[in-house]
Amino acid sequence: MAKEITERSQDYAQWYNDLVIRAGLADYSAVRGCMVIKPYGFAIWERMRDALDTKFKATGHQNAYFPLFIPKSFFSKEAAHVDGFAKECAVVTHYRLRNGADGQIEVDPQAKLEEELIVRPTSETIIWNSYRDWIQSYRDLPLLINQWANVVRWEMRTRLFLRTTEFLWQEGHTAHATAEEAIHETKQMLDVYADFAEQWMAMPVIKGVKTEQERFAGAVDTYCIEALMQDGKALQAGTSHFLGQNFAKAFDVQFANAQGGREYVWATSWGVSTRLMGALIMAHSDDQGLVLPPMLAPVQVVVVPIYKGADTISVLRDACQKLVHECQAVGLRVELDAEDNARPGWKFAHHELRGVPVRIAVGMRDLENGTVELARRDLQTKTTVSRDGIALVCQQLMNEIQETLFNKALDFRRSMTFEVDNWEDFQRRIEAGGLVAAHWDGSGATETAIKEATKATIRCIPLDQKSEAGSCIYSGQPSQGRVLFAKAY
RNA sequence: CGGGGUGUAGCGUAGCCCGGUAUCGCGCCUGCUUUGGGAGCAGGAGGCCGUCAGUUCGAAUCUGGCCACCCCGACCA
Repeated sequence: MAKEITERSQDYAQWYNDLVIRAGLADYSAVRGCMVIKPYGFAIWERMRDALDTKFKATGHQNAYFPLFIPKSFFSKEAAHVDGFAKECAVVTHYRLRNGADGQIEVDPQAKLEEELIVRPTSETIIWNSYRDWIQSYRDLPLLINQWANVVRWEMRTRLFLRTTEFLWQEGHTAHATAEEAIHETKQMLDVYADFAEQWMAMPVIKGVKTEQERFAGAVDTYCIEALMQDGKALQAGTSHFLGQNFAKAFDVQFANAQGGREYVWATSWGVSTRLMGALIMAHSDDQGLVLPPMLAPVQVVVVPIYKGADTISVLRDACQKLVHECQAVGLRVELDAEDNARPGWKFAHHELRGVPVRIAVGMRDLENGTVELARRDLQTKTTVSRDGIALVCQQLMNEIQETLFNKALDFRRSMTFEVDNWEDFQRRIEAGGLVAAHWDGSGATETAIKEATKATIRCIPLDQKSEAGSCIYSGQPSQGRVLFAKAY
């Protein structure tokens, strides 16, 4: 057992916290609800960011940057939007400090802002205020912008990566001439997220639409990708919104169409955040520590020499260094851990904790036999293999591990997804965890009643929902298809 | 914002009931021996015991206030 990490079976929440801290992903900070993302954690985030950014560019988007501060008056222009976010906004009211009478620094009451500034919880309003000036004609459309930024939502209760007061994310904001085109964009970006989650994070997701209650404040439709965590709770990993003309109308963004008429533009917004880090951690990791998919692992292969007496050190280091170069030559991210201040066993445990997918150990015995010891983090297996061609073997192994992780997560999700047709089974299943596919009558009142009774929410109406006549699990009213219920993060 | 915890060295802790400036382990530094699953020995450094006040000759310990963080819940991504 890994030292310092609570076992999942004992306390899942504590396991998660221990992992984040001990694997060096993040620290608690001096500010409540805010975290410090440490270099190793940030390296993973950077890889996510770069992969997503490439996908955004490939679908025609450009990056830009809008202000952190939003004038309070902007916020109130879209009624649903302000309702959704008002309760969790940080507000800047002053712009200067001064020395107080007791020698303490205090806010200078003279320096009160004429109009308070909201620290952005999301940027629709400040961005659409600019879009009004940017968009005149249908020739300016579509406008496809993304920004990488930090946002602040004053949450009551926070958890490292999963819900922090300040978090990093990207938010795409696009403007289109027609509703069809905007809807297409919304779905396209949902696909981008789903592909990223499955191909890069090795995390299977379900694409779906949110119910009215779960919808983004100000959206016409909210699409989402939902993932199932190891404890049986669902996690919303990304959202893509069709905003209709809500923000265009609120900010008076019109364009001249080809016929010379004036129309409001159609909008989308979409985002994923550092919450994905939490999803990644909970999707694959075990009681030994982090398990990272090779495509996102900052270090894919770690090489550990096994010294035997001082005279072997330089020989082994040279041999390992050569191995490292070979791995680098085929594009692997490889690290040599040749420090003499930790023994092999400690290093093994350490790199397992950090989730490095593959470990190569090389001792004198291997040098004599022309072999190395290869260990897989995901299966916790180790084998002695020929040293020749090891770089290509590792390269191939990366694909295998990536696939194994995805399949394992998919198998898990399948084993935790249940079709349920009566209320008693429903309650039992929800209590036990997992995704429950059940009929729902489509009413918000029923949704609320189910939530109050079981704490389960409708995660989404799956896009691939089968048309199937049934009756609502709760009310018995007719239903045309199953929706997914789960307790969620 | 309610309920429950916790605050003593970088980390984990003992001491607190029954006041006398602090225990042990890990880690760190030096040296030697080691190195195929979290090394051994020897020596060493590191603390305003969360904070403020009170009681006392004397407070980690007793009393009161405050603060911070974590967990569970309501709210949310």
